[in-house]
Amino acid sequence: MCVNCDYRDLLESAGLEPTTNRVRVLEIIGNNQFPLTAADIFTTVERSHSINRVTVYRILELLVDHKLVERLSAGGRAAHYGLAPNDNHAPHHHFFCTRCGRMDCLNPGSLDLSSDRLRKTFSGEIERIEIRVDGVCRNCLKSSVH
Amino acid sequence: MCVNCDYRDLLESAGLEPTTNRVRVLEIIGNNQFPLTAADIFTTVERSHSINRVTVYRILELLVDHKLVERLSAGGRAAHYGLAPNDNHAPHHHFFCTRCGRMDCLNPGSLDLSSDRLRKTFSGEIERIEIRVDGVCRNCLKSSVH
DNA sequence: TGTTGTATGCAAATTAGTTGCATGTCAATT
DNA sequence: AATTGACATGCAACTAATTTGCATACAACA
Repeated sequence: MCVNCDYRDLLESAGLEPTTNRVRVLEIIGNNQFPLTAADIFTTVERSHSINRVTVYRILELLVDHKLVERLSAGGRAAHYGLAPNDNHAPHHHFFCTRCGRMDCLNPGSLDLSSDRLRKTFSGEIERIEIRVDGVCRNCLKSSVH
Repeated sequence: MCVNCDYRDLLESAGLEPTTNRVRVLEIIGNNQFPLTAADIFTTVERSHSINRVTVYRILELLVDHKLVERLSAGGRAAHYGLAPNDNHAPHHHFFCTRCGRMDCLNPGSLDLSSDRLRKTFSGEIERIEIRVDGVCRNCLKSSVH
């Protein structure tokens, strides 16, 4: 949840028209405390304003391409989308609960990756490193005890 | 590629019947130097023996559940399957080329992750940590220069 | 011999995402 | 004002990856 982000601004400073659909999609992603699937985002927008599924996918692709949003792969099939690191959002990694299928953000700094050795020796070009912790979330652990 | 693994043995010591289909699937995964998709595995088996697509999926699920094989997520596309760490296979992470869609294994130890801080503070249960490096592989870099 | 469990096959369904093409909208150009 | 072009969106159909339901086959067991 981000009180500091002006999503219209974010779009404009990325060189994108801040259309109502784009602002809505970006707001939903930004105001949520954990990453959402395209389907989640679609139904959330739909609750208040009509929008097409395809439009959501296209907006998500645009936002990812312009690095406003990060596409995260979950253990399952659907990609999840979260706000990309920016002035108000420190980079962080994610947790995926294999029981309930929900993703969560880990505290920035709770994982420490050093990729120096790889960067020195790797012959390709590195664009991004994604770390996903899989397991069972607190809620699911609780509800399995009875 | 593993000369040291007896796949029939691996299956049996996991408590699984070493059926010909299972041995074939596991062999293909184990003999390949990079992780493969279900479709790759299916076509490879098919080249010499008839098998059903669904059987491949079911065997893969079984092998993953019994921790003989690891399911790796590749940026939203098809899952890739590689041999799980065992006596002959040090744990390692993977590279995904966003250009050609191929996965590759990174040298064990080329990435160093310390998860102590997370493990101390995280309230859920951690089962697995997957790290994927995305970028452009050497081959694709080469072929884009002309 | 009958029954039960496990492995596989086949067809159809489902899920997640993509493509092609039509329409609307707005701004710049004639 | 009419014309053009660039986007943004919508709709229908499509594809890819996987899953489900149900049938069969075979082996072990009662």
